[in-house]
Amino acid sequence: MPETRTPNRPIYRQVAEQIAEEIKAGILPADARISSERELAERYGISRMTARAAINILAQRGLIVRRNRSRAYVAQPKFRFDLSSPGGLHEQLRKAGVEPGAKLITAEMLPYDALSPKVVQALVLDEGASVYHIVRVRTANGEPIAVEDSYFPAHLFPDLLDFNLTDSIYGILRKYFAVEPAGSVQELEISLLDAEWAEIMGVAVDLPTLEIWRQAFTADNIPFEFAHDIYRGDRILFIARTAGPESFLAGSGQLWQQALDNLQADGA
Amino acid sequence: MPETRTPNRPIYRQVAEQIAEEIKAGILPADARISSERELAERYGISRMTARAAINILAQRGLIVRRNRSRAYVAQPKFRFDLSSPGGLHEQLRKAGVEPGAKLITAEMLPYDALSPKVVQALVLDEGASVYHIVRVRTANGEPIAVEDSYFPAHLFPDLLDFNLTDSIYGILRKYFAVEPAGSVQELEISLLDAEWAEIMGVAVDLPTLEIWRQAFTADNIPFEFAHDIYRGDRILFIARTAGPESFLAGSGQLWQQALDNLQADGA
DNA sequence: AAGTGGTCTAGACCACCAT
DNA sequence: TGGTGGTCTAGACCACTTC
Repeated sequence: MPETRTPNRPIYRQVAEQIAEEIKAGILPADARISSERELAERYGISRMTARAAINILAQRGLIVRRNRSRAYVAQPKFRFDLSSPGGLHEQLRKAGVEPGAKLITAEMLPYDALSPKVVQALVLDEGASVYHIVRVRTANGEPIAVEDSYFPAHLFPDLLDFNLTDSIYGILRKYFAVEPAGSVQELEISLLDAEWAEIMGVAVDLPTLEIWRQAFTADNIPFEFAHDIYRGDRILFIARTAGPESFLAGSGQLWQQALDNLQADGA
Repeated sequence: MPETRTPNRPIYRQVAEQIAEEIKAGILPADARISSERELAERYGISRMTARAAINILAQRGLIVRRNRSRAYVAQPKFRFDLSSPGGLHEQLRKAGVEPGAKLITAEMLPYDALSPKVVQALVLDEGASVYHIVRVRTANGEPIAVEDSYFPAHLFPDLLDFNLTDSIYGILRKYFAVEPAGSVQELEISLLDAEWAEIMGVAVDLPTLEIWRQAFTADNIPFEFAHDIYRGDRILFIARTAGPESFLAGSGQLWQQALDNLQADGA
């Protein structure tokens, strides 16, 4: 019976904190394999269920990543995604030196009759108008980080499905349809990844996520996209800017970045 | 041994789904008390640990709320908060017919030497400048929904601490200091509520949250606030707008709202 | 005083994965 | 084939809430 670290705090939380400290201190570097639940149980003299509870906390907090039903590994730093940037996820990842990817799950044209009212309303569709429905799993350096469930008015983007839909869709819209995303209204919700999406993404169920419903507009205020995105909260850090001249914000961004780096260094 | 509902899906998840359906169907209305873990265990012929796992899922998903160490109750609908609106949380809640409140945790003046580099950088402080440090728990209809940990340059807001800091701080800045929030840069992170903040807020640990680091600017691009906010993800729905003329967005907002109501009705 | 949630144990079986 | 995570059990003790 090894003595427990601090009193009055549950054991599973103490164990989680200890592992978290080892990760922050670099003793367990990124991609290092975490001890198995049974090993942890023996090492700390606790039951496996208690060790498992500790691991669960770390996984939900994004400090470790479970791959399939296999062991857990120390997570790489989170990816950054600017919600208010006109550039899509694909372009932002590439600029950051990350290899973006997409796995096409669904690509279909839906006739007007098959559309739910929310799509019709969000895209302000005329009677009879059909839409393209595209579902993709987005990856960063091969790791699944999001799913996008998007709808585009077919009359705006003829033959959209013939393009390579694993590329940046916003890039396609720009290059071939001269559509420039100019604004959006988004609704954000913190949620847990449900079993169906978890399976599609190939990641663990119940991961905390940022769920976004987005209506995107052209400069002429034509809604050209309605999307339902789910981003892994354990793997992504989000940026958002409101108002303010872009030039200034670009400058302050660096300062901001510095400040946050210091935050990290403090070890919050 | 009562037969299990559907095959191949863990029991605790089936029980959670069943309770979730009862909530969505209105059989369990808002504020209704959920059966105790032992009652559920007996009713479904499962162990208490399994029943507890089901309850945990519902709590993290925001369908039920635990009060202290007491029983769980069906949650009220989530509050809405527009991240890109210049109006603060206080004003937005009031407009929505919700009673906003704040509990002052800390109100102090910090000398320059006591400041962390991140505060100095974010507020672009001159050597020797001091700041006001204010920590508040924000409530909606008496329910704790967020904590705000904010820093204001003292030279911009002399005697700020003498005001009633349970009112809207942005309101105070407007009325008495003629400072109009004009823009912000925010960094958002999905996280789980840690034990310290959970205790300060008086809610359960490990609730999914939206954590925000914010640098707010005046129309003259003077950073007047640096804040670290933590919002309960299980109780708040967030809105964000990027670009686009306000008039148009105001109009489309209603359409958007309708679309989301339909989404809810679909029972996602 | 009784009931409740929070924690913890020492087992168990299974499906899946790597070897 | 052996180890692993995922699930589940039938208990237990404690602190706290509720009555």
